[in-house]
Amino acid sequence: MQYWLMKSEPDELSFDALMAAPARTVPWFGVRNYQARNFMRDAMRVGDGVLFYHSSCAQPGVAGLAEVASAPYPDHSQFEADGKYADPKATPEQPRWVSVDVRGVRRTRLLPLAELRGIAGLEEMPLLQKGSRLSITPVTPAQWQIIVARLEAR
DNA sequence: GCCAACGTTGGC
DNA sequence: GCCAACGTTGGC
Repeated sequence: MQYWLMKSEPDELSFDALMAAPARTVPWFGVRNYQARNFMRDAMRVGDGVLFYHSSCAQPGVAGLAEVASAPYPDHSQFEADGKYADPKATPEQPRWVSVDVRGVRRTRLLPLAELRGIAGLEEMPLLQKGSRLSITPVTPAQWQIIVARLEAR
């Protein structure tokens, strides 16, 4: 069992929108960074815990808990020729990008980025490193426990 | 809107 | 293979 932090722009997909989706599950498409892709392709397992993070918005922070709900599969959006995620170099025979399904588990209070920065034990989180932009990053079990404990404390 | 940081592209 | 230019991310 591993843990992850996955960023979503709430204008695209908020945590509430995830919980409102059929089976509280959506395909995670549009990742166009190789490191993030490789995490999905090589390391994620069904049942892994996910911190659902709202980025590029007024209140960036962790908005809920989710889980990985499928094995990796080709990201359909890479083949949609007129879509914003189209990749002309990808073919169904040789896909470049993958998706996994993500299922919402439970909404939490919004745990703001500024608060995360102040919590002891989270200093090593990639999210908090200067210049870090990766949309999918691993979370250690210790970091996960600290964050979940903090969410339950108030 | 600004801008620092980063990843990708493409000429050489 | 180098590296400058460019585009994107994402907090503020």
